[in-house]
Amino acid sequence: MPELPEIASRAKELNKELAGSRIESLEILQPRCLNIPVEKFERALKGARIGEVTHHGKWILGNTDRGWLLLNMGMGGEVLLTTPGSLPKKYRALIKFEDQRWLAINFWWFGYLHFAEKDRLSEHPMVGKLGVNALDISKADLREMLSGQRKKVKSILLDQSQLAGIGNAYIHDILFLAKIHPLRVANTLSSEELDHLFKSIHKGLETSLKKGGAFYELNIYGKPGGFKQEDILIGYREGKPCPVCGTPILKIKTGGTSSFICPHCQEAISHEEVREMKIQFISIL
DNA sequence: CGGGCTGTTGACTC
DNA sequence: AGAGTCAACAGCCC
Repeated sequence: MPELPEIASRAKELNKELAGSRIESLEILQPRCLNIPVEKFERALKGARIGEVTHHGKWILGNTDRGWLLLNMGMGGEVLLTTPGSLPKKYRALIKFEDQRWLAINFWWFGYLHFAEKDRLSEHPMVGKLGVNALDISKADLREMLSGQRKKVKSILLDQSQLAGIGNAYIHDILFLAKIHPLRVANTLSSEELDHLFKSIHKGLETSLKKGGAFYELNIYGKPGGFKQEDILIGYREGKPCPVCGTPILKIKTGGTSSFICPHCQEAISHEEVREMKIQFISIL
């Protein structure tokens, strides 16, 4: 699950290794992952020199003197810094650098390798619409974002156009840390809950970011991230006891995705809403 | 062996 | 408007 901790780690590694390097040629084995025809893509980036590699949400942004190289890892995959003699078994694209280092890119299901013109990044249909990075949003802006919407809190936090970088893996622990149920209506969150959520976003993402991302993704040198299975609090731990209260963790359906929650620590509706429902019920009588 | 599950994203429907 | 479904293309688990 390449989400912010993994993507930010990859961007940092790539920047360290490739800033200043020149692309000699490209080999695209899966043209469907591109946003433009292969020939055009190769022509655009052949000979380009990498400036800085950064990230925005789940997108890796390679700034070159010829335009932007944009990479989205989809549901997972590898970006490996290899040599012609040590290629992985499987890859969808190769970016070959002048110094005989090859970047081998693989998505295990789907992913994007896009190009954007130098001054046209904001016009890219996906990158251009991204919201602020999840670790960069201010407490006031997060508060405003959530208090203005009647959508479920989980769907807002996962909406990349509002907040970039959180995905369906880290969301479980973030909401658990905040003691907020994923299906809570955003504008019913109390001031305390919003504060708690702000802190929990940082805690949930930074714990993994500091360790170079999750164990199920490899860094560019082929080594797994240091955020281990046992570092996950409740995500993917159905039936196991909640680390706070011991209640068995529940796996529930939340729209198209699953969520893991502690049914005791994360209540589906707020006390406020329960009170309002009671008042309404009594008034009907 | 077949079906259901899984980290993303956006287009489409009601 | 918001929520659900599906489809891009693999691999694992039961």
